[in-house]
Amino acid sequence: MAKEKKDIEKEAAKEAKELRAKEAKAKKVKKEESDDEPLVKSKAKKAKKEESSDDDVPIARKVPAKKVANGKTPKAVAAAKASKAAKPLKKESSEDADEEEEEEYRWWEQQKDDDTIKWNTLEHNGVVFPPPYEPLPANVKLVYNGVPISLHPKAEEIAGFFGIMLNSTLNVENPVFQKNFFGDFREDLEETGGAKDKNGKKVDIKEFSKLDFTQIFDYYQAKSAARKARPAAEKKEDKAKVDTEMAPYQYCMWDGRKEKVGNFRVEPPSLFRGRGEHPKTGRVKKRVMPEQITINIGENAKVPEPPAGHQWKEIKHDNKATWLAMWQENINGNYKYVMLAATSAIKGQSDYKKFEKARELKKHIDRIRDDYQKDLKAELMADRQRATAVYLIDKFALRAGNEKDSENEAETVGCCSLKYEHITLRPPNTVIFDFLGKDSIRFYDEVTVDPQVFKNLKIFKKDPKKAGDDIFDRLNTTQLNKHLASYMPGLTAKVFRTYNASFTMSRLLMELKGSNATIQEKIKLYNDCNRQVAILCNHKRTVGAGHANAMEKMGDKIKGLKYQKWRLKHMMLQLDMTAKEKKSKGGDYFRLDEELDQAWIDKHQEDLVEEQRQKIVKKFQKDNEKNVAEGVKEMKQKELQERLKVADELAKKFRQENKSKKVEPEGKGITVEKLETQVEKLDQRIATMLLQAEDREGNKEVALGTSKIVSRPS
DNA sequence: TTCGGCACTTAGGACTATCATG
DNA sequence: CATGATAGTCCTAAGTGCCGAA
Repeated sequence: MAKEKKDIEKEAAKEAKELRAKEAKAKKVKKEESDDEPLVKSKAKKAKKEESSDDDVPIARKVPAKKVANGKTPKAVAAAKASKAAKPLKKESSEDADEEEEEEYRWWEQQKDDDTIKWNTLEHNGVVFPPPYEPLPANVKLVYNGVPISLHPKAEEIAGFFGIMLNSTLNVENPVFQKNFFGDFREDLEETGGAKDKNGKKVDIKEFSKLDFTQIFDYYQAKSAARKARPAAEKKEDKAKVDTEMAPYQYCMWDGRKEKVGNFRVEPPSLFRGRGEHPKTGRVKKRVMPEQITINIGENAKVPEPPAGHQWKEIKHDNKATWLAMWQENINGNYKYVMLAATSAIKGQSDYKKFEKARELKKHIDRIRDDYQKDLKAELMADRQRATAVYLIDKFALRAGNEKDSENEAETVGCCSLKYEHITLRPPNTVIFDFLGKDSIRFYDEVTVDPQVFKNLKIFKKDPKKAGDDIFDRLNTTQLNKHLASYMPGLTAKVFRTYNASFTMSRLLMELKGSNATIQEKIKLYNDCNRQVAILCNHKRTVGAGHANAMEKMGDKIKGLKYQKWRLKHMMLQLDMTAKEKKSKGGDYFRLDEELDQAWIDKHQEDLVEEQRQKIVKKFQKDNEKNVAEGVKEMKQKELQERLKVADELAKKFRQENKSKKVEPEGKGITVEKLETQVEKLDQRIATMLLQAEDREGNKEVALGTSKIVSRPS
């Protein structure tokens, strides 16, 4: 992995270099993007990107740029629609009626002269609260020091939060998470009368490590399994019911248009899953009451009813805001908003604006780059730091780096908040970044920089400075953005990320060839571009514990196929094969792959036998269930034993093979030719699996997910 | 100039539906 | 036809950046 990563980094660096060279004029933006907005957002976006590149070419023609953009965009949207339509043909007609009006609103063509007013009328039905807590059945208990205990439902609910996530080892095994959880749990225990054993005797819960949540975990697991196992018809029915119940909340009326609402559900109580070394991770996130929720709605609209016996905190009619409801969460005091979905006009417009801004940057980027190049030598330390920071943001797609409250948040940084220890200087001009960025994702990169930048960083790290000190001690994001805004209204640090990502995506797409590729291949190519941008933007995911496991499993599968291949070949030997034929295959043909040794084979054979056994048992149970359902008599255990003999046979066969080193041909009418075909098929499967394994390994730490918001409601 | 309040975007991971395939 | 892999959705944490008051 480390290696993998380096490769990625190298590639990114290389990419950057190429870019630089290519675009002499636009000097470089490079990286980033991906994240930002992601790639995702869609085809419309993609199209936009392409566009921007076209009109990039004639940078000069700025005057009509706006028009062009507006003219093109709808095209892009139409294209997106068309491509969508291509797949799910069926729906189209039925949906149309419904969608027509929405389609009619061409938000991308609406230029608002005053975009501080977000709406004139707004109607909606408020939020959906999570269901109340359902106490555990009497036989499911939290166990303390071996003793099953009873809790007040309130405390039990909290225990349940922990129990239900027992398989999330990342959290559950984190000592801070445990400590925070335990602290809150104990507090609640105290308030609710503590824990009692089955005789009603009080049990003092003193040590986290003595708590055993497995009963709770198993209970919830079983519950979810049962849910999953519902018959298809029932599932469908349940879904229809939920859909009907949710329907009123799904949409709102925004200036008289029907618009989709995003997160209309109030966040349920749970344990706070702060990322990285968040000091508060594991604390109890409390149930949100109506009394905490502010509703924002049109003055003349009907205010949604709060749940019986409750009140809203406040009703607002703020048409300068886009949110429909809002509350503050109890752990960090963060604001939570209910807003429209990404497919809504308001979000689309703002997205559009963002990309327009990035396109606008193109017109100024040369001047900005010239300036910071000069300012790298500025007399004034503040100016020099600022120029250096802009350089880093531009070249390496760093985020702005606002200040954080180190007491209450994970310690992560961006450009302006880089600390002494996050940068290592290696003469003559290599800089090694190593820090945790947003979401505590590690940013590691070794890059070569402009000699003056190297010099500057050295100065910024000079003497009295030590680990823990800011590199840019004369700079913060506000100053930086103020400076950037002097080039172009609205220009801020984050625009560079959008710009670089879009620029890169656009270039990669233009470089694609393969007009004769199949749709699938095209998708793959598109995804490849997407991935490159993600890499550039340091869009990573943490390699899950499951990964190594999955890889091993794949490896095992491949070995299994190889073993089967070997068996097939040896079956040939048992058939009539002329000496000549044998010889023409060569001795190697029949040799066992060196990855397979006897120990592995023994184990593998055992696994195969066991697998078969399981299958038989399962089938037996299923058949019996069916019998019961149909009122037929159940089969006896004896029948099962009978059926299991097949597995015993297999084991026996393997034993014999091991001893005699010969493999009896399987299947009637088997011939050498048929075996050869089978071998070929296996070879193919092995090849695809190897490819898949490679792909998986290569992708393990690249996050592509952010990318696909589809551009249309359904 | 700093600080907290606020609104909005960006992002990874859990969860679910769908697809491939053996 | 089940089963596991993959794609897509949901959820919500963690950023950015603006504003006004102290």
